[in-house]
Amino acid sequence: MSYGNALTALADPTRRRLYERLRRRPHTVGELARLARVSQPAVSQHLKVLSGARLVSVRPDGVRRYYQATPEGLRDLRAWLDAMWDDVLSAYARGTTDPT
Amino acid sequence: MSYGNALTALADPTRRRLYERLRRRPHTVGELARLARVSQPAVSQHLKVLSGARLVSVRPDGVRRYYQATPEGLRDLRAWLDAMWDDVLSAYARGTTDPT
DNA sequence: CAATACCATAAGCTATAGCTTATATAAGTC
DNA sequence: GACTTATATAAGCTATAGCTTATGGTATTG
Repeated sequence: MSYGNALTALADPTRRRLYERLRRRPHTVGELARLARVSQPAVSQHLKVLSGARLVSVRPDGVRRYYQATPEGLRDLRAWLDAMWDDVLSAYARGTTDPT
Repeated sequence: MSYGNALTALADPTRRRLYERLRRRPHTVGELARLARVSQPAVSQHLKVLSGARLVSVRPDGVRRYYQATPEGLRDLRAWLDAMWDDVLSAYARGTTDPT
């Protein structure tokens, strides 16, 4: 129901890069900030958006916070995309079918 | 390779609404403009973005232009999403697996 | 060919997304 | 308990995305 948030979250290139990192293993904010070309606060802000879209989750460990990609948000987005795909394909096939 | 454009295109709510209309059957710009809550130029601008992401195609018919959703852009986006999904799922499973 | 209908483009406005620096909070370290 | 490390939040700046009105170009119609 909230694939909109996921789309918004993944539309930004910087945020997408962060997410693509988190898809394989958890990272701390510091790690991400060092790898990214933006400041630590910027990373935190991006993580907040990703979190709001339920694309990532946090696991606190002392003073660190391990962020990781989570299936929740992605599932909704995929469901929506699949539905779109079916509709587009059938409509497109209908449109290009040679009605001989 | 250009799923980024598709994500950007679909992130905007107005544009997404237009696209969701075009997923089933072709519409002229005028039809879309009447249905949408924005002006005709706004619709044209959105269609341009969707077209740039190869999410829609045009078929001119006299003075009208029939826009329709096309599989091209959506295919790339789906491919990317599927790859993400696999990675996220396996990493997530690894992370939540009870290592007893 | 004058008038009309359809669409795209131009130009300008405004809200805001994404960035920065500065600072607050909390946890580990000596 | 001072000091450092890790992160979030606040505040402010700037570029731009999305909207508008105005207009240009191109078919269609009488």
